[in-house]
Amino acid sequence: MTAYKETRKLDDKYNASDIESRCLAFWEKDNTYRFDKTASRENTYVVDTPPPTVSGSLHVGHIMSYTQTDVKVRYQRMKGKSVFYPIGWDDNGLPTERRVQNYFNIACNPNLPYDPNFKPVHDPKNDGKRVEVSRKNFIEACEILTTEDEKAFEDIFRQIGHSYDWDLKYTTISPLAIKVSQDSFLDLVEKGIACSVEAPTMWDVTFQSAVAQAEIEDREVDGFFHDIQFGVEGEPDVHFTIATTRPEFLPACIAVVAHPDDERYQKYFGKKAIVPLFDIPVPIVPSEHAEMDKGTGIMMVCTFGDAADVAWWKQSGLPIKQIVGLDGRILPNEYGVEPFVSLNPQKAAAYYNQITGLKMKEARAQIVEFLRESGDLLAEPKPIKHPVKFYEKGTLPLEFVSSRQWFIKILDYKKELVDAGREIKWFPGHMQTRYETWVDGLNQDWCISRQRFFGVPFPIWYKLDENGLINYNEPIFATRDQLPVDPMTDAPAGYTEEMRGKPNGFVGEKDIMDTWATSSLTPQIAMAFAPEGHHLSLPFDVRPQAHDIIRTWAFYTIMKAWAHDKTIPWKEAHISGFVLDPDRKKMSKSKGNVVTPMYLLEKYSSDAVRYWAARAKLGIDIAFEEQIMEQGKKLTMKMFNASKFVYMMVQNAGIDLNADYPKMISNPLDKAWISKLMETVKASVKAFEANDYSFALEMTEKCFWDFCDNYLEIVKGRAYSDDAVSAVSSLMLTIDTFAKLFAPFTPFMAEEIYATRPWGTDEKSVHVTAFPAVSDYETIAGNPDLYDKTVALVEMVRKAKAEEKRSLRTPVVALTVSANEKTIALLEQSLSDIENALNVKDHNVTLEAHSDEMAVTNCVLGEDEKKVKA
RNA sequence: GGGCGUGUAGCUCAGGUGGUUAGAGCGUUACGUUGACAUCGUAAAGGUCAGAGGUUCGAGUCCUCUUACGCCCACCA
Repeated sequence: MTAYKETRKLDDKYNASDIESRCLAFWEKDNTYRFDKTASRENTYVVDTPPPTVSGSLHVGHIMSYTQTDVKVRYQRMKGKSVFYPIGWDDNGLPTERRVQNYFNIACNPNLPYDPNFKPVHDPKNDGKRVEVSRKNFIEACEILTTEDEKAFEDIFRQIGHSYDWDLKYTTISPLAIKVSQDSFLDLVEKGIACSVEAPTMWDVTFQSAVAQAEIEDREVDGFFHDIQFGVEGEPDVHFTIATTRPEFLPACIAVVAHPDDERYQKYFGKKAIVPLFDIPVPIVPSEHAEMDKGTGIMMVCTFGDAADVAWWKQSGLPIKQIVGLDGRILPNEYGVEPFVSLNPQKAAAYYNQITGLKMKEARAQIVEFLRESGDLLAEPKPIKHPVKFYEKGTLPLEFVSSRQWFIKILDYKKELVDAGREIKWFPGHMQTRYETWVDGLNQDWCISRQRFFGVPFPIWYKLDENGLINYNEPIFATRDQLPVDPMTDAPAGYTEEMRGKPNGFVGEKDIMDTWATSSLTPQIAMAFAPEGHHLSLPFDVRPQAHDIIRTWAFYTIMKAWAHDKTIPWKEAHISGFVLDPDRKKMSKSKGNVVTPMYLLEKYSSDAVRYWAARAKLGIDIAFEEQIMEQGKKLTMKMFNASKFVYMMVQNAGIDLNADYPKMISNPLDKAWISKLMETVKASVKAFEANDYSFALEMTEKCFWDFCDNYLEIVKGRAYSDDAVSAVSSLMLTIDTFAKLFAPFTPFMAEEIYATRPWGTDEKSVHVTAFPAVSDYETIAGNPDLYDKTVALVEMVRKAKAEEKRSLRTPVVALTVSANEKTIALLEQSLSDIENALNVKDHNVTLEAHSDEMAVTNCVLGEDEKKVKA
């Protein structure tokens, strides 16, 4: 007896929660989902599971997409594959930092010393007056909270029956993951793909960190066009009108450009324009960058108002005038703009000093005021709505700030990365287009350094010269055997900790890596966490993920696999859709329309929620609808009751429970039913092989309701008779089959049914049995037409009874059916079952071979038996 | 501006090699309680398959155009 059977009472009423705890205990004890490391790579199904970001609570969207993956994985397992199905938590990075700040009401100040006595406590008031703590204390707080959050995530994933091997659990901030990530970085440095550059970078002034192209988004914001008058050096009567949305950048203007073909400005090329207020002479340069028909056709280039300015500056060879600080405020002029190359330095400095220290928006208002006073503002600013780049998590527009950052050169390899994407099979196929669009549109290398705290550190130190100044040009890289390292606490080879920060000593790199620099290595990390002696290798079989992170997770993972090993990370990418709220709007915390999953699992059962998830097709956004879960609940309950009914009939029939029951199916109607079942097996296998799990579910469910409503109703009379063997054997095979067909979708109920069968000697979980194959049924299957015609006739008489508003048990005194000879011949084979199902008295059925179309030509209903008794 | 996707019953969605009368669940209505199942069953009503043209013996399905919505990318003086 299995552990499962010992704990079950056969006459139990359906109780989802009992079944779930029985199954979870059984699977755990049985090691049902353990990865078999001895299996060959060809015989292993390898999944690159998304490690969810641990920052708060799971979303129903997670439940949907992760369950869809679990369904496919369970099918592969039943096909006999060893399954490598790890789970990880993505716990490094900004989302975690933000949650920790709010939860404990603390902020990281890297200049503070470590306080070993500091214990973070949850502070719900979150008044914004945060306690400042050291970097190490902050990281400890992150670890405390992520551990708590990860527990909550694990509880939900276990409860919903995802078949991960929990022994393979990893976290992206763990030492082993850090090692993999640092190793990847060093490899890319060696290959010349990663390098550090002092360059203008997109900068979020709130988080005070560089960000990458993948993390930015455009937002439509209110702004103003300002028509500003520029002069021309040596030509006091000539003025240009330049329109700009960012007049605060006037002191950072480095040139004025017009299109080379623009006749209005051709004669001024080579001359200098005079920036108003600051009287800075800047070259007037021809450039394709300017469009003749846009505005006045002439524009100013500043360092840096936008990405176009950066691009233009790069090829211009002109020096930067940096006026924006890392905090998003105007720098004092000794930084970027001093000395003013002004025709009137005192006047320029006077204006500039009045905007120093202001936020960009304040500086803009101030400059507009000055322009208005000086008469250089030619018209009142015109309000416009225009798209502005923001960090996706930020609240203020991005600035372009020059700083030293580590980059991964992706622009050089766009073609290779598009080609790599083409080697991967995308489901649905159009998601590949989305990938290619993203790669084609890349215009910046991947900036991987972040000026944050909780993340993977760079394995780098810098030498200090005799004056204690940092030499960035010759970083000291960690050696591979040193990894993982934290350069802020570990010393490089050949140095001692005492030399940190001292002249001729060293300093550690303070920055950490972009969280995607690590997340893009989930296949490599998962392999690092796999038991020794495994036969795993790239490419994995599948990457399941949502479409919003094609530009990040999918792209970066493909990039890393290509850069490291010139391979693709996975053979297939399965892209799931989103769960939208019932009004088809995206769910988000700020809208308060997020549905939390635990409540649903309790209300509808894990199987029911899984049913809802599996109903949604890959890549299709669905509206959240609890009624589907209700439907799933009804389905599983029906499975429970139908199987219980069959078990009762099996026990009542008193047949040999160890017999080879499929061979005992001999009745033509039973064989006909098995052929219907076989059709469903065929459709289901075909659908699964095409990753179309939802179609497999649909076909299985349809067949199951047909079974309950028709076959079971029609044969139950015979199953209770002396002639029960064929019918009961057929019911046993049917229950076995449904348990397996439903197993990927409703694993709890499937296990319940399979484990508690009164027959069979299999003590294994249903989840490691073989998925039904057509060949299992071929020798048993009969003529499906017999089943279809029988059901059709039964339905006709049921309908006749319903139209008379009579009970379905109402006896039929006489029945005449007209059909063609072939149909008559079929119906004769199932006639006694039909009579039984319809409660026909005295075998009074006449089959007439008259018409081609089957029809009931006479149906005489008797008195309701109950009424007669009364 | 370029691209991708979607438009089928009141609602949420299937429709799988173009083939009888277009399906399911929910909702509505009527009836029934049948050897497991009231967290049930049987049935009815409800559709110019977004619109127009085309290919075909035959189109919800293939092609073209139009239209509405959603998303992605780009532009951003």
